[in-house]
Amino acid sequence: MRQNPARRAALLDAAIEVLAREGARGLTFRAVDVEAQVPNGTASNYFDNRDDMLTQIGYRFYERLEPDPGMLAAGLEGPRDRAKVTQLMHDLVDRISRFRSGYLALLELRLEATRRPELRRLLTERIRADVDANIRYHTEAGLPGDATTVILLYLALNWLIVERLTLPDVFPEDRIHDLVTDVVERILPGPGQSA
Amino acid sequence: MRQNPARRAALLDAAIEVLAREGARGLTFRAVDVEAQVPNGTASNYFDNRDDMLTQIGYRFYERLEPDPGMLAAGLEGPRDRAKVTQLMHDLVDRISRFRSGYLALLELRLEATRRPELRRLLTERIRADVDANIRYHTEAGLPGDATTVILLYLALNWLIVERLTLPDVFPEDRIHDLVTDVVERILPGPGQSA
DNA sequence: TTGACACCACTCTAGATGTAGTACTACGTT
DNA sequence: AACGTAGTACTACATCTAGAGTGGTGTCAA
Repeated sequence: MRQNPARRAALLDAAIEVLAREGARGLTFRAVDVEAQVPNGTASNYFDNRDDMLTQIGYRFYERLEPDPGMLAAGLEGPRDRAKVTQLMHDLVDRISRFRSGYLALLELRLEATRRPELRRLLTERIRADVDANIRYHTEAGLPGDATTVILLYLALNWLIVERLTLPDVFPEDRIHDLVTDVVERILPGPGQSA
Repeated sequence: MRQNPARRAALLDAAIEVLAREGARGLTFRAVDVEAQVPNGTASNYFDNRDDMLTQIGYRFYERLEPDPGMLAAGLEGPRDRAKVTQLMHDLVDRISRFRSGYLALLELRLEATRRPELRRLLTERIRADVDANIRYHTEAGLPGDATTVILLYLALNWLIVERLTLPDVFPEDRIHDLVTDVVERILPGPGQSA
């Protein structure tokens, strides 16, 4: 078990790419070595086994997902109405969709979590924290809607992203934008005044 | 390539179980043979290769998912109000959740579809048909809400099921029921009269 | 000089694939 | 009733692949 944290991070990022591109089946130490352009055996030196690697991928993913402070601040500017939420949700969907490999890797991790208790614990904790943070942010910013609103947005947008990333022709790309708008308009109460 | 359709179906059902339980990595001809309790080499005789098998699993899944005629009829009884939709959605979520292995296998297939054009085509077609059928059923039954409503229900409930099946502790089991209710109440317009 | 790491090479192992060969069953033919 | 044929089931095998893990050597920095 090597210590070099930069190298470990590089390996994990490579692992995320492999996981997204080749699937759980293609995720091997070797493949990670190749993707990270390091000599064979390196990944093997950094991770005890596949289990260990998968868990560390989970950590790494959330490390990379730390929300952009600039973005958070942007959410606090201007009026707190429904249009604002719509814009925030568009930004959110775009940001996640742009990290395609990360999101696909996370889906793979979810499925793996089905069989790996430690991974399951990790993901459960992170996602709960994520949902809670969204709720807190939303309500503290005085945006319209309550905790349930935020959860519903979370549910609908997540699947919308799944659909977009895995079967892009079910909802054609040019309808995605409208769908995000629809989601917000239908889920948020009232015609746009704050709370 | 053998013809016996009963045996082929049994193999595919076994494959669904393996896919859900062991993941894409564990899905091998051998594993399917074992699961189906047939001699080694049988799956190899029935499928050209893994690709072929995965595609056939996709077909088989939708074969098994044919909606229950009794259930469809039940949706047409009684008043067409919001309570009715809530009940239908509860039934839907329960029905899918009960076929846990099938749904998990389908998620695996979605991820595989990322790399397999034929599988992607198949799933796209089936899911589109499924969504369209839901919309048609919903509107023709005179249930409250329009096409967008149905799509939003589809989005939110799908992710709710993902959450339930992969990370059951994010939303504890006893809150799922309330969440389904919330989803319907927030997404459906008005206080419950028909359309 | 020591320790941590990068790099390289090698072996071991496991597991999967696909096929060749045999046996069985059912059906049709004469 | 005997025979032949086709389609399967079953078994065993030969092959192949690739990945895991480790030991050894070189390198750099404290």
